[in-house]
Amino acid sequence: MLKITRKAEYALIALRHLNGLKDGELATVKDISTQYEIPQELLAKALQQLAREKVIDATKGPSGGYKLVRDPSTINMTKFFEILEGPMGIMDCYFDSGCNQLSGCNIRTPINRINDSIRTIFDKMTLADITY
Amino acid sequence: MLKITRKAEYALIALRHLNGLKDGELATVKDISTQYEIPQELLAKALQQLAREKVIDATKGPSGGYKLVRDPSTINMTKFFEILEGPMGIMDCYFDSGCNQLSGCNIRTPINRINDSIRTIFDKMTLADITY
DNA sequence: ATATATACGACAAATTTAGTCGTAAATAGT
DNA sequence: ACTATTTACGACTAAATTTGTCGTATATAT
Repeated sequence: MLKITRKAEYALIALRHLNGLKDGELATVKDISTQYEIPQELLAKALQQLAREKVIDATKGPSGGYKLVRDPSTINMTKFFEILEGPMGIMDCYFDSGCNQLSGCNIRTPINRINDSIRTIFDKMTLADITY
Repeated sequence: MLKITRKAEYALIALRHLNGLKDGELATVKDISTQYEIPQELLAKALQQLAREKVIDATKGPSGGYKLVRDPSTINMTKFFEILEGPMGIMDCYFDSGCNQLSGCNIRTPINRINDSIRTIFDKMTLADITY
């Protein structure tokens, strides 16, 4: 339970890799996917999502690739996971208020407390923490 | 992301319901599933799992049903979720050491730190906290 | 031009979760 | 003893999600 997706896992590996690059150096999807034995297309999608949200920077064409532009300590893990997996919450009712299903739901309040606790962990955690 | 299953959600609702019963009172699966509009068979399975692990107590036959036997503050949420959903960890490598996949995995250590943080939340939380 | 790289949507396969069904076993009430 | 009720449990199907692939477009360095 409480697992993250492989896409997020792959992205995390890639981010950490990008973080280790020398100044001005780029890494291509191919580089990363072969080095860590990750399916190339899936990783590509993850990095595209991160690039769209300006978490990383993409350069097209030969000698192109990805690099980090922001300070790792400003890359928040809640944001990171939400870019790749959507809203973070152990139950949908945390963000989706619809929930017709359980008319007399008796656990919404405690569930929200749990959610807040988990969010807090990821809020306080940045890529810098993932890098050691 | 980080969602719990519906089975666990249903079980949590049921536990909280059982916790609200008067002394000596029992609740049947049918009671609970109709009151909260939960699929009966799925809830039944969840409660059977919890009964097997002595988290709740089952009585068969007419006028049978389930009740809590243990003090809610002794019913740990990590245990609860692991009974219903198996080992708790955001990545499999936390408990399954096999992981041939990522030979040069660069994120195992930070991932384990995240896992530990999440576990700590659930370790410290009991059914008593879910009940307010 | 060409080769390389990202961008991205559509699709297919695999896995997981959710929900159903049938049957057995225990037991209270008659 | 019979019946209705309730838990126990495995097998199965359906739905949803995740994982992975493919085709095509776009940018760009050489």
